[in-house]
Amino acid sequence: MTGSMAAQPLSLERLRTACSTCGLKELCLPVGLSGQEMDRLDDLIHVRRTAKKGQSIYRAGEPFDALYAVRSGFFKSSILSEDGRDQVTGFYMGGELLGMDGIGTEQHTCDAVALEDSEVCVIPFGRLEDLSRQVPALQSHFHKVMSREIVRDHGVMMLLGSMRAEERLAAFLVNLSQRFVARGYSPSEFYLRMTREEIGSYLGLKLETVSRVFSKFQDEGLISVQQKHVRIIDIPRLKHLVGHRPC
Amino acid sequence: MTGSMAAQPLSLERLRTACSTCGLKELCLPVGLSGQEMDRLDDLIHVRRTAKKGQSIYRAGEPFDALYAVRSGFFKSSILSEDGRDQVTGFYMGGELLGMDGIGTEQHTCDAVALEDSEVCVIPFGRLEDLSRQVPALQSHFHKVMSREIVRDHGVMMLLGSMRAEERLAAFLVNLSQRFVARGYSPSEFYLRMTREEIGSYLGLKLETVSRVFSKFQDEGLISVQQKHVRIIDIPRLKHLVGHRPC
DNA sequence: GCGCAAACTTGACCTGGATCAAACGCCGAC
DNA sequence: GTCGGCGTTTGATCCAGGTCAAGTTTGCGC
Repeated sequence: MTGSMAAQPLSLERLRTACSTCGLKELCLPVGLSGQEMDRLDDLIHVRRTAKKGQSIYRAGEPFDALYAVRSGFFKSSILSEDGRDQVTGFYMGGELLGMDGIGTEQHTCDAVALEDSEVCVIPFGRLEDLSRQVPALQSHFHKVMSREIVRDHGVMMLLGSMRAEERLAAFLVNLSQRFVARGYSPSEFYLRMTREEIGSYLGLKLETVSRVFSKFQDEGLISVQQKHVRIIDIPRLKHLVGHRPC
Repeated sequence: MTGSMAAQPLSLERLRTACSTCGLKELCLPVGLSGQEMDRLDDLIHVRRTAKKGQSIYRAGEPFDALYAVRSGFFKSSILSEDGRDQVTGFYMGGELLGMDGIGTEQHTCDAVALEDSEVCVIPFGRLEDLSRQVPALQSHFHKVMSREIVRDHGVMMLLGSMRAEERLAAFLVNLSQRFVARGYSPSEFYLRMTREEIGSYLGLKLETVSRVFSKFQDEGLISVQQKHVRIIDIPRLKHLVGHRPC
């Protein structure tokens, strides 16, 4: 039992970080948990961290001890090769989990950088493993989240390995659109949080090519772009571009 | 207690599939388990399956209910896009785990095809989850294996996204070499189980390019290739090629 | 052991995207 | 408001790797 002096600030903090009151609980770790199980998950997620635009949550080489759920904002993860090239390996938005790359070696293997002012929930990994031994629904869901990360990466490999520039960008836009919808935003109108260079790095293209393809899509009436503001005009046609080489 | 009639064949089968007597236990799921814990893992791995060259262990779309540990042989995993292109997403050898892509959706998302006559241990996933709730060392190791699969995929993304053809093939050979060493084979001399086309698909290159780069490496005295037989002559120089653009 | 198909090598040519270069527009600092 | 710098767009040129085409080697089925 905590003393009365501690009780007040603690409960406020708890309410502020509680999964049970979080708008993203349908997308995040608590998926499929009962109210009581969610309370137990709340017990380990006390801490939130904020990162201003450009700051990182963790960097490659740092010891791993927690996963991070994006509460608000937008992140990229990237690896820096020894000769200075860096490769963006993913973009992360609300409800998505960062840091699973660090479990295997107990060291983070990439950087997680905020692309706008952001907030994450800190999930101590040892305690998550403890709890998931006691709560099968949590264990099962956590395994699914990891597995989906693998499948997502396979999708990127397919994109990088066998698609042309236009297909890559179309696939990227369709993917973003779907993730925005799942979060209650417009599927057809959004702001890109990343630069052309970051998109290019993720898609294996140079920034000039990204820019050119954006312009081409605009000329063809598929989308309208103005800097970071994108409106998708013809989603079906954009989807059709993915996985269909031009004849 | 099992009757005496059943005891004999059962124990033979058990011995045949037992993790505790498997030469790959240092590389596979049992890593870090005590003898007693390994026995419990043995309890769930009764079944082995064989696949002749060209046959698959599972295919995309099939329901997922088990992971497969490669006992002997060699596999590729690949996804087929709707327009018929297929992308090799990985190669798997002894002690490596196949099928983690299926956990997230409870359906396999790629094909696992044997590249030579092979044998796998079938690990029923539900029972693995049950046991890993009881055996923290198993839980922890399984999480690490999944995490490493993610890190491996990030490596491939880096390769596909920002390396030139020569770097890609060098990285591929170095990686194979390291995995062969870990299994007690020669680091410098091995048979490729996959075709030039499969290597190309994995590396985002056409088979002609793979062939040309092999020839170039040979001309430069880095390796000697004759069809599927590869001997690496200068590992340090090959390693140096990876992550260093030509000046 | 023969024949055939699949896998591989090599050459000639072509092209998508990279590279280099220049100008433009947006946004934050003062 | 305006100045400066970063991010972006657009054009001109180049080249790594793709494409197409032949020829060669290998290994498997009969």
